[in-house]
Amino acid sequence: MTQLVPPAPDKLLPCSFYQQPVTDVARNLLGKLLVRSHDGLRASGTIIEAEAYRGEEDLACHAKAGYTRRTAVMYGKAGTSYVYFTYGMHWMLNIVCEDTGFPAAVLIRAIVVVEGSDWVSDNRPSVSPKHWCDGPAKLTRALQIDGTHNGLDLCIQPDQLWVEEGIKIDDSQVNQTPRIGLGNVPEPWLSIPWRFHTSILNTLIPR
DNA sequence: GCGACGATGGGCT
DNA sequence: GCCCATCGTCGCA
Repeated sequence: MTQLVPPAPDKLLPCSFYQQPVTDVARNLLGKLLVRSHDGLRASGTIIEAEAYRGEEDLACHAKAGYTRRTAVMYGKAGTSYVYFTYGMHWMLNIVCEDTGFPAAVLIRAIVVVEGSDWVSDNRPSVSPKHWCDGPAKLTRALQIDGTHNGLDLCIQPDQLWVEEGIKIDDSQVNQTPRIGLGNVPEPWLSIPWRFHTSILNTLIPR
């Protein structure tokens, strides 16, 4: 029988964590633990890279197209998952932020695996641990996150996916750069430094 | 280690 | 029909 592994109530991040300016949330997610429950077992990783996407004015944000079937969840409640499909083969995990009705989300770009490395290893065959989760589509593959995980509440009694308190990342360990992979996006959105990452955990990744 | 490039399909104009 | 919030593989150093 499967063993239930709910989030520890005192560690689960509340909705209020996400109902903040999306750039603050992206910064503050560094060091937090992304948890995937699968068959009653936990797999998790510390978030080391995240990007903010904010509003219909942000021409890198999907919400630039306005309210559509795809972007609808971004207009929903803070703490909801936004998982979308791109490049014909990749799933991306975002978390909705700010006030309901205003489209904003944080893209989780990279994690360092903490729990469930056996399962992750199975999900990333013939890939070295260093590259298991060092990209947004890699971590969704590693944690088996796909379109069925779109629109989930990650705060109120989450079932398969949530975020817990983790380690403290000091400001001196946070790098801030333009967002990755934007291509044809005009300024100022192309260069606005809404990507946050830390290399403090790099030494912990086995090769 | 690094740069080039093809794969591949939904969303939107 | 064009555009992607990308990845893995290949060739080369």
